[in-house]
Amino acid sequence: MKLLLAEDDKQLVEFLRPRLQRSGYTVEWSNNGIDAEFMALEENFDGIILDLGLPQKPGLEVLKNWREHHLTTPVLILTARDSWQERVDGLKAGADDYLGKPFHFEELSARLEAILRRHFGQLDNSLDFEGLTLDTEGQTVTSATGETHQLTAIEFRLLRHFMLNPNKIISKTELSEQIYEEEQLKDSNVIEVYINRLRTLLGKSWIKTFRGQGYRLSAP
Amino acid sequence: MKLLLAEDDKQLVEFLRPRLQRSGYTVEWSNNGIDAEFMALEENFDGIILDLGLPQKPGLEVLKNWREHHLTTPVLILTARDSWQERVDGLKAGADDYLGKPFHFEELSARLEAILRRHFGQLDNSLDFEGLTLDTEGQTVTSATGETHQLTAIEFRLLRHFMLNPNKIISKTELSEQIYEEEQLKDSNVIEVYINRLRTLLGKSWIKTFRGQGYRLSAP
DNA sequence: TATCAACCTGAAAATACCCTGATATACAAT
DNA sequence: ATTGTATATCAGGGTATTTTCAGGTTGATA
Repeated sequence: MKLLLAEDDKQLVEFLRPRLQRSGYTVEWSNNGIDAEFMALEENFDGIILDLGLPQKPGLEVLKNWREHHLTTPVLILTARDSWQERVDGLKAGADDYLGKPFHFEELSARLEAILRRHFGQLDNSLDFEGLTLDTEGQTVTSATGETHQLTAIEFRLLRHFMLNPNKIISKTELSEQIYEEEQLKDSNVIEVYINRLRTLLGKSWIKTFRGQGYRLSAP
Repeated sequence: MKLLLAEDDKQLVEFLRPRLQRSGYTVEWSNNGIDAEFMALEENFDGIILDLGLPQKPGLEVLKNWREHHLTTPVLILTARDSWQERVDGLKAGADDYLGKPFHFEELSARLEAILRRHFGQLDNSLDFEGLTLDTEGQTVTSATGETHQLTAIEFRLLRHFMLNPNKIISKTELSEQIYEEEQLKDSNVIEVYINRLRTLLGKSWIKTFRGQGYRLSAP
């Protein structure tokens, strides 16, 4: 899950970023409206946190522009104060939810997860596929046989992406884009290594290799 | 599915090409208007992505010329920015859809598939023909008897082309063009070998040989 | 029915890609 | 600092896919 955090208050960014990462998100960051607008159109984010008070280009305009481009990524807007007007405008422009500053991280996290769940069709904090259950809060996976494993950050991100796209061949490029913030490393076999780890956790046959194409999660 | 990507921004090409290929397209590329115009008239593309800001010959003229030659291939144009005028001109000149830069690959993919579907009738996650079902996301084929087989990259491309053109005789040249970017099939019998392989997977009688002409997919 | 080109097919060879255990590095916690 | 855990790198062996090859089969034509 890759998030775009469009916020110019550096202190707030430094507060949010590590917490979001710990929650299992990959976080990219932009401190102005123009960059934010561009990045969201270029890259493949799963969710966006957008401060309406961004410099260079007002958040509202950025948001409108995204929606005109048919970008459906869920957007949570941060409004500077209890400006009722701003929130209404934001929702009209296509925001999925809003949050007034200041806020507690827990509240942001809850609202964010809510709009992400809504968008990806999840009802609760777990993803299920053919007997596999991924607890997205505790970052654990339970296999059909009942074994539960605690996942590391990268294992979790990988597996979640598989479980959000079951029975679909996913390329290594796509996987590494889900996991890393910056551009991908050319000749590295990290993905292969983690596929290997997931296989030892879940059992060999859940993830099938398609040479030259990618990997697919399917029933064993 | 063979696409022509007419775009001079090398970075964008390097971004798009692998993603398109991963989506199952064969991608040929041209970095200027003159070559693009020629290639589209010479070769048999299923779709064209045309940047209007090409060097040597403006994309709009290229497009007009194609349509005057009665080339009906679906064309998706890329406009440099939010130029309303350019888009209107593009559609007037015979484009099927437009997309303003920058854009999100998912959006391009969606629009591309939309215009291809409009043109070819069907193109979603599964192709069906007389009981055969090809899952284009998971790259599996299910025969009438219920057996499901996983396909390798080449098997998949071949079979998809057959299922997009059922009951039609397809020459070996055309088939190899679907598989390889540059066409060069001198003294090789790869196609024959893979036809053989498909027959063992589906059953002998699905693919019929027409000596000197090609092969045809039809009900057994 | 003889001939020849086109096609079929099993298997081996070539290749590209992947797996995996060992090791090194980064990072966090105590 | 020290320890422990997570992540990244590396290299060599392993394997599926793709290509080639060679001998057999088929069908059109005269």
